[in-house]
Amino acid sequence: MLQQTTVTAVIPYYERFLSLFPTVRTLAAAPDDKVMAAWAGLGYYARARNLLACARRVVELGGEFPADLDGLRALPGIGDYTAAAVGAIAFGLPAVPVDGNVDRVMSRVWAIETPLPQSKPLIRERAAALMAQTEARDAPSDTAQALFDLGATLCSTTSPACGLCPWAPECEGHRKGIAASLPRKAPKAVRPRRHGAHFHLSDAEGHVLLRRRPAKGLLGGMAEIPGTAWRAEAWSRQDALAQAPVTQAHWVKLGSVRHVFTHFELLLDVYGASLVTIPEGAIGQGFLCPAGDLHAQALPSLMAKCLALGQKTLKQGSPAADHPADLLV
DNA sequence: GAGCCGTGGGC
DNA sequence: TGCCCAAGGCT
Repeated sequence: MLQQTTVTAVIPYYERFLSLFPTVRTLAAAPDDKVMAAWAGLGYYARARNLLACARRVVELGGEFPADLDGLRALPGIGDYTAAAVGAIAFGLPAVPVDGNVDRVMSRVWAIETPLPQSKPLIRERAAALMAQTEARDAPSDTAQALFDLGATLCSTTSPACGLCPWAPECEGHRKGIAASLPRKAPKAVRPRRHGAHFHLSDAEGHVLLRRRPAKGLLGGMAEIPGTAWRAEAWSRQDALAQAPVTQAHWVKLGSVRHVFTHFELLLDVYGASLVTIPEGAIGQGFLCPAGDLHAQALPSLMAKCLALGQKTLKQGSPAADHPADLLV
């Protein structure tokens, strides 16, 4: 969960996840849908698929995790970083998990001016040399944790507190007065914009038409309301409605949703319609979800925003909520 | 190596 | 508002 995600965002998911799946065996036995629903809103959904696959692999291996780096590294979703973190923290192996914190601390201590990710091999080398020192090697878990915490607090991204830092006397970045500007990073690519239209279709009993996205790729395995493709060109009302699940309905534009992914920005028009009964042909590969079950679906935040627009319209007169999740409870 | 893959918070 | 970033992995 902590891969590329902040501790504050993770904690409530972590606690709920462990209450649902307290052991590797209960997780391995859980249905995919339930696991994806428990992850919904946290992002990077391949992590959830990998974690589930990892749990099932561990159970196949007898229910015990490998206690060596190569064995850990071979599990789904576990790369160099996570293998080192589990190795050092769970098994006391002399490995350094090199994350963004360690990148920053090593770059500053050694005044590494080569931009990331070019500097990664040198950073790994410096971190390994640190762990090889006697006091570190005697306490790999504490060493890893100390590097995380130093990077997360004193050696922070924007304003390092060098005056409070125990390493300041030996820090080359501080001595040169360039600590705050490190690590340097290669420039980022521009973020393109895409457009789409999605359709909130409900019946007299409040069911909402949903469908499941393909298992892999963007938002893989998550639920959504039906919609058009996401393309560079905006969708006219006419072109969008031609792709609605039912064309013979009174579609009303409910609003727009803006969502920023890592590599593109998405602008969605959301249309709503309600029929007494939804014809079988409109359901297609999708399914009807009772309004009360929406919160149990694997809905990414983007779709929670779209659903909120439709649910708000259905509940005219009820007080408006100021957060999408409030409307889904 | 570089692109793909979410989301929310801080400044 | 817009950009940056966060205990990265997979293809």
